[in-house]
Amino acid sequence: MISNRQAKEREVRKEQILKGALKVFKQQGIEKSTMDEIAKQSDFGKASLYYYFSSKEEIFIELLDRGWKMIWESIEPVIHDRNHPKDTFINTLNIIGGLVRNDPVLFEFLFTAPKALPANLDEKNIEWKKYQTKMYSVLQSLLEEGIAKKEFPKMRPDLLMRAIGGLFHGLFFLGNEKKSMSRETMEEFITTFIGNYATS
Amino acid sequence: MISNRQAKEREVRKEQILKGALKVFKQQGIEKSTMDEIAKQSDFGKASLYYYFSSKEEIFIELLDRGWKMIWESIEPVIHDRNHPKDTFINTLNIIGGLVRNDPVLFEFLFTAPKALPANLDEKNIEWKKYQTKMYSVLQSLLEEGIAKKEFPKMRPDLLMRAIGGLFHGLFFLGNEKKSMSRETMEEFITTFIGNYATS
DNA sequence: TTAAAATTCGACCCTCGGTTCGAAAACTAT
DNA sequence: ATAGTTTTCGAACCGAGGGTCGAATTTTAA
Repeated sequence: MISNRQAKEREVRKEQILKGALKVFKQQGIEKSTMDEIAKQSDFGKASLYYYFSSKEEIFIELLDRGWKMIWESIEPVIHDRNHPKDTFINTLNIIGGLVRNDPVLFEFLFTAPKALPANLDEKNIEWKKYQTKMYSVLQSLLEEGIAKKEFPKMRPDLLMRAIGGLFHGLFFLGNEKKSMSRETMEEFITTFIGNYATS
Repeated sequence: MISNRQAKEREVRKEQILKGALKVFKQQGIEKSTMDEIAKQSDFGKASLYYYFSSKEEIFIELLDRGWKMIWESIEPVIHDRNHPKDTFINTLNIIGGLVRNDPVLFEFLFTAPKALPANLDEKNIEWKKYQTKMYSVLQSLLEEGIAKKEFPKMRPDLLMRAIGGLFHGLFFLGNEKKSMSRETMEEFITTFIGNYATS
């Protein structure tokens, strides 16, 4: 029998472990994230981790699940305005940018881990991927519509997407400057780069 | 006493091993590239690998060294024309593109491995990094000059670099199409994306 | 032909890191 | 108090993979 409070405490401890895992990821990179280290960082014995998670992989998958779900739920409300693809596109990026600013390490992980993790397409490994896929399709279709309306340069959307991805990543993870990037600044960058095509 | 021909055969065998390592990298990714597997792919016993290389790391470092050196020597001749930054820039990218086309797996490795490898800043790990650094500085300074001459959009060069990096990567490693990308096509992409700013 | 040098590799060693075991401690409910 | 139930973790297990050893085989040079 598990009381309500018990369940809540249990959840808190899971979060403590996840936070520890992220701390290790930040310091050591994903490859050197060992269970020993995670245990140390989250103040548990190594064996205790297995009371909350069935494997090391599950820890990281759970991070991905929670993270991508959060992203999706944050952008979901704004993506339905299809009248102004470019605006919608920028709004979406802005929201994500806000999230990133809030917890850069988490997002570094969310954007990095998928490539680095063993490409298990297991049953479990699917949850977060669903959200990721949805997000990418939304962005890509916005690009397509934007291209059609000449708000973006005429170019294969997947490539444009790539480039913007590179730009976005640079914007948030490269700036040696820790000062949070304002909506205006970001909008200016994006617009400078991909905007102004309708008017040229 | 090592005869000339002997040295040459030795070199051939080293290349055989390096090729094997690359084959494994292609199939398994860098993480799962084990010595056993490399041995199998290059038709040697595992122990023999250590007759030619002192460690697993050295194998990959040697791949990086040779690769980046080749890149540098290929672009070195054209980078000195500073009168037309944009043209020089595109020429440079084109040369690299040609190399990539020739051996995509090698270049996937050259562009991927640095991030994935243990960040040993040992004495040895420096050789290839020198070339990589030189290349990036050249490209970046070309961007700076291009921005000054309004051949590129006004933007922080490091970010522009990032975006172009993303685009470039997409251009060569994402296209589901195996057909080699012609100079013209590539030039068109780049120009569409970052050009035409002087005239607008 | 033959001694030295170069090459090959099977078998072994050893560490690292994920995972499991089992027993103790802490907590809950009656 | 006491019998569960939940939580904790030290210690041990174990497989994977990098690296070593020494003896056998091949090649070279005189």
